[in-house]
Amino acid sequence: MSHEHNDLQEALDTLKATGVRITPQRHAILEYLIQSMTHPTADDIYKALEGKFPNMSVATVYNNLRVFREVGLVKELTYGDASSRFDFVTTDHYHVICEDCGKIVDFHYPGLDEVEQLASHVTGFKVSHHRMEVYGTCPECSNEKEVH
Amino acid sequence: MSHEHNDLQEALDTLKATGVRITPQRHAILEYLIQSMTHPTADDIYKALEGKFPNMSVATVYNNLRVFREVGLVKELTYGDASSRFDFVTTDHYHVICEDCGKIVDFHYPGLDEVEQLASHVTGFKVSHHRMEVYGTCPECSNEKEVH
DNA sequence: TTATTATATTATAATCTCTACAATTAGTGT
DNA sequence: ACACTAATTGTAGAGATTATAATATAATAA
Repeated sequence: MSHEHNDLQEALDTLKATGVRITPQRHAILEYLIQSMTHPTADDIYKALEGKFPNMSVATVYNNLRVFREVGLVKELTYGDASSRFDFVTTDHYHVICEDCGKIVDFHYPGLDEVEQLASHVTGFKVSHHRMEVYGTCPECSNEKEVH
Repeated sequence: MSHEHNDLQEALDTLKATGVRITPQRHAILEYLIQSMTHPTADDIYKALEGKFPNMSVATVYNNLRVFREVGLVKELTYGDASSRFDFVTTDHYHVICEDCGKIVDFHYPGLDEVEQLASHVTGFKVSHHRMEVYGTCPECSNEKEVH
């Protein structure tokens, strides 16, 4: 059984267990998110599924991405004023973002529990989670720059 | 000489050195950012300076926050679809954000150079910087919850 | 100090992302 | 297949930010 199929099945099980109905649109959005390596925006997804669902509304995409986020299936990544990007949650990982072309690449790093503890201790907050991203220039864009 | 005055003078020097004109509006926005402990939104700043500059345009606030960001004087903090918040850059620090009331509190932590190095090594990116935030519930909101 | 010139400000319209709403359609358990 | 409830659709609208063009002003040099 392929990785994608596996992930999709688990995701559908999660939805069923949470009492969220499985519609063709939801199925397709999940499928697209799982096979996508590009951390798509809501609009990317909308456009990608236009062929299969000519009558689908953007609202449906947004609604379902919110549902998936609430159930913990996807993470919403927000960068500046541009559109949010959505990431199917498999294992915990962080992102490196190219400041020239916007490409997002995953990398793994042992959880920063220490930071959360320190923050909690210093500020008195009850900490729930954290977010971290690294910014820089991807190899391709670095080459571009050297050539010109 | 007070801390605030010091910071302001340095900021003005930076602008002069970069060839950015020092207008009354810019002066006021910087001043407000420096004395503010609240990480204001563009609109907060606009409203706060309404008294002093009845004719100032929102566009001016946005334009100048962008200029300040480009020069490295302020950092833009973005959270999903809500307004960006702006933070005068003094020393390096991170933020803890209350998920209930939105309050932002600073805390210090030794730079996560190690993460940047790992990310660079794994992905081949030239890393320029990173961003991290911790999320949770502030003491006040925690109390609120217990009472009810 | 004044004249010059590029830059900044203003006011407004427009754009872009996302959400609210009401009517219609369609899953799901019996 | 039925009934019940939730999901989808289409559209209008909110909120944040930016584009544009006309006007005003800071900085520089004469």
